[in-house]
Amino acid sequence: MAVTIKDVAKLADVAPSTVSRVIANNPRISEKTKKRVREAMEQLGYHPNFIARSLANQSTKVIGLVLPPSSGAFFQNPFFAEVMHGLSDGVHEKHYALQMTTGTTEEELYDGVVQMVQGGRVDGIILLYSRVNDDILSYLRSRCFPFVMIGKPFEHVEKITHVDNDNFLAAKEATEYLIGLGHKHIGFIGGSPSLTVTLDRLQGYQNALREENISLQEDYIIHSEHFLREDGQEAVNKLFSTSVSPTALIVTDDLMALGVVNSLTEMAIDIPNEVSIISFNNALFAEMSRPPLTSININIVELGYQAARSLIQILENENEPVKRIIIPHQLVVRNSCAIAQETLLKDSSN
Amino acid sequence: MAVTIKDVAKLADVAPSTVSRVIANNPRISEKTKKRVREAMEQLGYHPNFIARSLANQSTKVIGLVLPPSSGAFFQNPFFAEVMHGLSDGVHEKHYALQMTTGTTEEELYDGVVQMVQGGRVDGIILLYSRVNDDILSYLRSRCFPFVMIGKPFEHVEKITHVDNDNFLAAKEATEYLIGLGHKHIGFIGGSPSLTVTLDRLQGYQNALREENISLQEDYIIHSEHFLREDGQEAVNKLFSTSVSPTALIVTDDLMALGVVNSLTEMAIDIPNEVSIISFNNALFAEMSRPPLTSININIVELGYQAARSLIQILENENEPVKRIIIPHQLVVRNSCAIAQETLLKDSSN
DNA sequence: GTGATTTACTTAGACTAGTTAATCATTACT
DNA sequence: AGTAATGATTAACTAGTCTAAGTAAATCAC
Repeated sequence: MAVTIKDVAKLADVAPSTVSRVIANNPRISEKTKKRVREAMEQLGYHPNFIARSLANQSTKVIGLVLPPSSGAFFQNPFFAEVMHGLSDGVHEKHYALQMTTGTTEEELYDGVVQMVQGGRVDGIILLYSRVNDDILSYLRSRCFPFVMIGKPFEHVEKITHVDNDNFLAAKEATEYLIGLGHKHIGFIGGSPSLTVTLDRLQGYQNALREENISLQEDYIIHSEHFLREDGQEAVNKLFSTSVSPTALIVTDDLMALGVVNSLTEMAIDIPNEVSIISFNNALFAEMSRPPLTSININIVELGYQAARSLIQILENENEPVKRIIIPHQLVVRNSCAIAQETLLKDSSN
Repeated sequence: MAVTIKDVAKLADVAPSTVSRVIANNPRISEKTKKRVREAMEQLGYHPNFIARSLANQSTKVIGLVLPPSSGAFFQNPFFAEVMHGLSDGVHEKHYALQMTTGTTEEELYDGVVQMVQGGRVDGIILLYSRVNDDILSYLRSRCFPFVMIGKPFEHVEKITHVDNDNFLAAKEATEYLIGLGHKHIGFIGGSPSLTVTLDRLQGYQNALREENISLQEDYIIHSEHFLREDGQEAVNKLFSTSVSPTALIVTDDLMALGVVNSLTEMAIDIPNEVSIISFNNALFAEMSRPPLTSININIVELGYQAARSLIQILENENEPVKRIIIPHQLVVRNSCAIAQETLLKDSSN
């Protein structure tokens, strides 16, 4: 068995509780005793047992991570690596650890969270997604368990601390950008409509169209379950079998956009001359795609970093107010968007 | 405070120890009592406290992850997401959790591991890298703490359970492939020479050249610290300032290869006609690069999965023998390699 | 100079929430 | 009645924290 506080106490000839106080650097212990105890700790190579400490303190210094339901797909998206980067930085700064549980089914996932929470494994939780009617969210709220969410809560926005982008605005700007290029037939390819990101971006898109008096067409809106390349391909098949094909597309994820580009290229549809594409996340391969994708950088690393920080603030201060942190986004213009052909034709006829 | 075992005991009118036995499904408790206790548990919404359990059992059901020293760069490489995917699957199967600590400096990292180990936070550790003279490795070995390594240990290969590819063979095959295309001037761009992956692949490369009686040129070998795109660009600058530029390159990571492709394209050097490139890992963007990269798929997800499984085996069976698990690799041919021009010239002169 | 009070440390022991070896109380069967 | 089998309990143990209490020294009053 490892060295315990009692061994140290014996060697330093003090009570275990004194050793505990020395560890906590309690001012009520004299410097002389502290020194003696520290020497004993050094000599024995003592390291406090975190588990025992957690039990006594009712605090583990561990933060739990809840991945979205279909985590298999989630791992494949660069979003995962980037949030993890930010989370890791934020958590590490304050000497917390990160813990992950995944589940294959919804139920497993839920049970995993209950285990984490009721089992006292973690002090707080970060939800890496936001969707409608989420049981896990309801559970955390009902238990008043500290958590923060990455994304905008579907309900109770003002009661849940969350870190998000202004996805409505981002999508609106993207759409306006396309409209500015003369596009009137703009399609929207989004992820699952149960995710709030998707809904926000969809609304931003619709709002921009409405403001410019462009009629909304139901069949220009496609939703795919995951954010994968295959989803993009599938979406294209649906979109380009409509009567009037769109001349521009908003795709809510680079990975999906990649699939879209692939499919269009196979169909010998030229990007950007026949179809313009604008996507979200600005992952590395937005730059690498042929053509390079115009994409909206949502600063994913920062999203993670701020989420970690705000959760820790909640944990360390009972009365921390509910916060909403909006991470800025930027449109990164590359070569996947061009002036609409109709506009060109019109102009040249003048 | 949450519901404890005592509350359940009181309600079911038994001793706390009986409840504990019911949880463990001990056969010495009658079915009648078990049922009564389970009902009480249900009624109170009882969930055992994992921390208290961990303390009593001296086991946490948590596996620690040690990222390589410069984790900032590591997060950016798709390797990270893929191993995590595999690890997560493997760990989840056996109801373990994953815990991560990172450090900014070497010392912080080391301290983090000591905390994990001596603090009893984790039952075992997975090292996501392998390098020469690693203090963390020595520490784990000296404490006889259960761990497995992803990659080949630099020393004591037969004493450390590890999951790896046959990197020597993979690099050798890659080199032979290039030689088969008529290349005689083949450069090697690798990551840090303190990593065993790099060393193994370098040896495979050198071995192939030697067997074909092609002289080894020191200045055809470049090492970069991280596996990043910038590193690839830097490497190209060095390589193509030599007297005779190579006509083919082995690059030990897709991300670096990407940088190489970028630089060469900027220098108006044609790939594959002027320079052939073969890279490792077969990340998504190997496929997306212009031209698509011929790459060696090392099955990273499987690497993680097997590492998780073998660690858990060690944890659950004291006498589990040391294992070496080799994950197969495949050469994925795309369009970044062509027949050497010298060969073409020779052929046409016939 | 002596007793009272204050101050500065230190400690015993209860507590965190479980597990488990050893023990005890029943009942059942020779 | 004696013994074995079964089922449940007592109490010690995991490694810490922390409150309340204790002690010794220092300060103060007279």
